[in-house]
Amino acid sequence: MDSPCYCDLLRTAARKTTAIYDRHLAEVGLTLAQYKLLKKIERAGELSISELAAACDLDRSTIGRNAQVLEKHDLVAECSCGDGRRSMLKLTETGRQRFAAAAPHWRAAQAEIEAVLAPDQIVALTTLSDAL
Amino acid sequence: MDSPCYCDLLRTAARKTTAIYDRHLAEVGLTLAQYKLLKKIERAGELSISELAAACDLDRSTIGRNAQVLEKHDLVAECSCGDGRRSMLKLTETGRQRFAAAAPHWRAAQAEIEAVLAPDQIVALTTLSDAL
DNA sequence: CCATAACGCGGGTATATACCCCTATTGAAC
DNA sequence: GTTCAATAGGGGTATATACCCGCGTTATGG
Repeated sequence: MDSPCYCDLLRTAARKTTAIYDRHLAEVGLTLAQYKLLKKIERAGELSISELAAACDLDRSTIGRNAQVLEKHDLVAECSCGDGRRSMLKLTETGRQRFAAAAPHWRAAQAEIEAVLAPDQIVALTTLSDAL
Repeated sequence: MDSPCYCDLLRTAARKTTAIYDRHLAEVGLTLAQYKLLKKIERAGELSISELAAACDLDRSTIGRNAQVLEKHDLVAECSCGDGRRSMLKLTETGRQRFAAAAPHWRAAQAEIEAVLAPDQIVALTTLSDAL
């Protein structure tokens, strides 16, 4: 009757995992969430807040505030496009360098997870997001 | 070469799942995180901040602040024990009622997850926390 | 007993996240 | 063309989370 709270399991797993990635990425002064944003922007070249929010499946206001942190750290800059409502985000030179420097640390974190989880758990992880 | 970021998968899954539970629990004015704290306190009767933090595998300061929210909502009260350093947390009468009222909503959320995930994914979830 | 170590917790700071409402801008319909 | 709807974003508020530091309290050693 006491089935474990699935949400709690996921949240705990996410926190633990985030801590691992954050610990690796801290060596270049990034968090996993920041690394993810940089990756999305790097891939796209330029993205508006709303586009980035859609790409990350996060709330617009969340992205807006997270982007402010990246701007504060001089990793991302805003540039205007024709539309007066939107402002496009792109990496600064510092941002590009930081992102490049972060990549090996991210891969190390990935490897650490792969070392700990069984292959079928990895697969389950991948299919999990799709199901939700 | 582009293996998906396991951390991102987990974080996204956790966010989505939390939203589902929060939506159910919002009917009684609780979040999943708050429900979890109430459950732990209810099970134990009385718990100190540090004990609750250990039970939830969360930082002490996190629990301290989350407990303040619960106290603000009059769901939890502090009572002193012999030790002048510690103050024990226990449910108020309101807290007990709220927790009882929340239970069916939590179960509905659990059922919603079970309806969406395959049984082997449920199992994978359960073993995931242990592995991390 | 007293000095010191260990413990418990609050507060400061930072980040991540979401909801709401408001404003400005743009596009669309007539 | 002017009105009106849709879009983009900012700001307010709330919560969740973690790290560090300092202060008070208790326990421990001598």
